[in-house]
Amino acid sequence: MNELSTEDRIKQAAKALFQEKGYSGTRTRDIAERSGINLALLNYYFRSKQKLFELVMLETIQQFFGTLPQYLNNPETSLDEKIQLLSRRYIDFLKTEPDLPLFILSEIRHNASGLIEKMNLNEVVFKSVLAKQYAEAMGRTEVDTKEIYMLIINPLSLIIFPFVARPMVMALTGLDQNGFDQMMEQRKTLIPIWNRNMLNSDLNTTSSNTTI
Amino acid sequence: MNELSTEDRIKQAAKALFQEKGYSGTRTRDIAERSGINLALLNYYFRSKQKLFELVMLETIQQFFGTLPQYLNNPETSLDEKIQLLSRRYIDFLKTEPDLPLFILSEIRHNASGLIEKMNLNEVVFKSVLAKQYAEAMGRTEVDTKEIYMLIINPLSLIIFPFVARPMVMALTGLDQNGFDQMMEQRKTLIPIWNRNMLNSDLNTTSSNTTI
DNA sequence: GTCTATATTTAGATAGAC
DNA sequence: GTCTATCTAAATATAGAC
Repeated sequence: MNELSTEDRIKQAAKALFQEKGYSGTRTRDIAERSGINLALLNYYFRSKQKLFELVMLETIQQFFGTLPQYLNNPETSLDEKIQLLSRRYIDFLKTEPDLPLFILSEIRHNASGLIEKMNLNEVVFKSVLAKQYAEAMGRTEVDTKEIYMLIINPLSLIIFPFVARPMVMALTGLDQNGFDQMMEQRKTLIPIWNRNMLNSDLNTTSSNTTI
Repeated sequence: MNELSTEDRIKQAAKALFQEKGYSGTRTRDIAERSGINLALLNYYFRSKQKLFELVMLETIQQFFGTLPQYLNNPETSLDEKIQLLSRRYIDFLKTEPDLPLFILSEIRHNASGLIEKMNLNEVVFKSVLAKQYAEAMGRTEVDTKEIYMLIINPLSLIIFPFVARPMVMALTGLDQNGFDQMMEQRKTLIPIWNRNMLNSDLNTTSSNTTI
């Protein structure tokens, strides 16, 4: 069945524990125990806790951001379809890995600063097909960079934040794990709709009168 | 000038370091050093690192959530004004304490689970004036609880997430600290507008055709 | 490659003088 | 209340046998 090499078993156990307890909260002994191997082997393969962590972290970041460019750069899909796809795929993914965002965000701050810079997401976003399509939709060739931030930060906020704040959201709403998942399922279709409306409302700087 | 008692100096230093490095990443020696006192005194006043942490954490949670009820329950303000006020005040607050949300979210998960439950935010939200005003606006006496979640989770997502993901957002956008603050300043007025439109779009379940 | 045993370092907590 | 010195425990890392 699970014919993983020793090296991979250690990496897998490390990934789980680092995510659960963070870098400093994780003991190498626990990683060894969960891998079903001895502590000495961990150092044999990875030299140190720090090195092991960096490896795991790099893979995790790539797992998280690796798919982003392909969503943003598909010339076959419209601007709106891109947001739909982004919502669906990221929510599906995060339902299987709900602790990933909080892990990445807090460990980047504490133990892996610099990793994000190296990926230069900046270019990835601004040179994307998404950015071009936005400019076209607005009827301009050049678009204020600030508008592009919103275009990407707002959907990501609405997708990721509930996972980051899951314990808080569950306490706030009284939902159990199942109810939480259902809520996120609904958001797959709601977020793109909201996003369209947010973009439209930015067009009419006249902040518009509404029913509520 | 800064005539704090020794006890308060320790607490203040602890707060700063716990926020910066998390519970397990913080050494009591560092807290002592930053307080300008000796390690032994820390234990004299607070008995243990754990006890000191719990105290600091409790105060931090109250600082963060303590103001929420007064925003949600003011009978003088409309639904929309409540969201406006919430956005303005929380963004102002978070500009002075940008690391607070990530700290709370990650430490609650690791070292302070149960603290949130004790505050039963659930009741605070559902019995709020805000919830009543929402029901009225919808022309109903009873409203599906799911709608209330959205009413509160969405603005909070849009307000808090950029702070939680600040390193990522700054890398993504290329903004410096100053530019980031300006972006958040703009969001004070944008978020309430977006929120109005999100609520309206939920009314027409016909997901509506729009310009983009 | 894998283990047991051990060295080394680090960090929390306390004893006891002042 | 505050300090120096020290104890104790925990956790990382390595030596050396198999």
